[in-house]
Amino acid sequence: MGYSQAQKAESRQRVLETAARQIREDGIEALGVADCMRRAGLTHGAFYGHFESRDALIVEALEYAVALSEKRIAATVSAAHANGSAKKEPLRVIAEMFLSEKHIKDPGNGCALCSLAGEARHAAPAVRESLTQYVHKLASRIAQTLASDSETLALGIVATIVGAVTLARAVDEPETARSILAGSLDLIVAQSADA
Amino acid sequence: MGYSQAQKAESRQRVLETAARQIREDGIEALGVADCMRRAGLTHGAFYGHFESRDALIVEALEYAVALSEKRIAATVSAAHANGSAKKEPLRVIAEMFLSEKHIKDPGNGCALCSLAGEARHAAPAVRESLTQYVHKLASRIAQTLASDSETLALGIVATIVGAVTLARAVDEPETARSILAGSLDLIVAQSADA
DNA sequence: TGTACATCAGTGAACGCGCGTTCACTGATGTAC
DNA sequence: TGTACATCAGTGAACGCGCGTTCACTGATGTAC
Repeated sequence: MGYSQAQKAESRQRVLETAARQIREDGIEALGVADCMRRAGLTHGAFYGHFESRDALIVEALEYAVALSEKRIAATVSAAHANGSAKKEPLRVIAEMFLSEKHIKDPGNGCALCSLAGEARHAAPAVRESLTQYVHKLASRIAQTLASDSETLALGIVATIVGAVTLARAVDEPETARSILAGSLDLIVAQSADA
Repeated sequence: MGYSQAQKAESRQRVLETAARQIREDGIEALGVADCMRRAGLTHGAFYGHFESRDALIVEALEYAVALSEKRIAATVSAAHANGSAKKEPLRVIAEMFLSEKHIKDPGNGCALCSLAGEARHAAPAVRESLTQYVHKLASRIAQTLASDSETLALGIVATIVGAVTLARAVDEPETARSILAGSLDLIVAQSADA
């Protein structure tokens, strides 16, 4: 075969992106080395040329997924700033981004925290740490949209978002999923006014 | 050895209770037949005398755990009715039951939905179905405490509860976990007043 | 410019372990006589 | 009441499969001359 150094870096990146998608789509435990490599267009034997172990891949893939999520929030918030629409209700802009049907249907391309919060309790310390830091960053962004600037209340809103996405994906009735999202959004935006 | 029929029924019940605790404590995927049987005081070979398969045990254990959760909510609500305290804020009584540190620290003895919501998406249809029905029952109880009697808003509150418990257990900072619970409780009880 | 060779990303077979499942066997229970 | 035997819950070894990991090998790349 034969590959250049640049190609190796590309392969590694491809494996990382594949894994970042897979853990959000199917969960951390479900990620298999052979399967992930196959999806990245390689055979499983090549894996250990790129990563020290499955656990190491998972930690790195999660950090990558978390970084993606942060970028997307930042992009959405600043796009909303550019438009006039969001100046009225920046909290609604953030909430609707998470509580959309598109986000519910495509976990592999969505928020890492929403996909993995339930599994975090059983995961490696590095996984919990990454997600905890992400919780703080998300809460901080949300707190900025609140009149009270309360981190505690912002954490409550993060909990509502994560719970709504998790539950909407968990139930086997699409109509119930929609109601969960709608009720959660109502509950969140009520905070813009009085808090 | 030699056992009577009554003893067999007791054994089966013991396995079921052990499994119901284990899936809430460590997750559905983590439940191993041999481990579960050992904890129930038996060897793994005896398992198939009681259950058809690991999957069958999991479905039955989940249903058992869900039934336990329902009983506990009913008991708490009616105990609160007996006291005068809860007549003022029945929603707070329910919310505090879920958002307590005791509940966070002992998932194996707690609400099945709060433990397994994140895993439900990847679980067998029967698991999702049980949890979906439980979501409706919980929402219905909560709706009764709201002035609006809105199922949609109640589902938002259920999402907040599930998200708060999941996140509080996920983060690796106890102080953050407490803030998540406090902020979520504030967000929920604000609904008693204005909704 | 052309040829020989070292490098190394990737291949695919194999290993070891854990786990769900099966099964021949054990021995106390409780019925039959 | 006492003895022989059928039943069957439970035991523990073994099987098969999947999966993480290892390793000898392949062959294109790119350097040395």
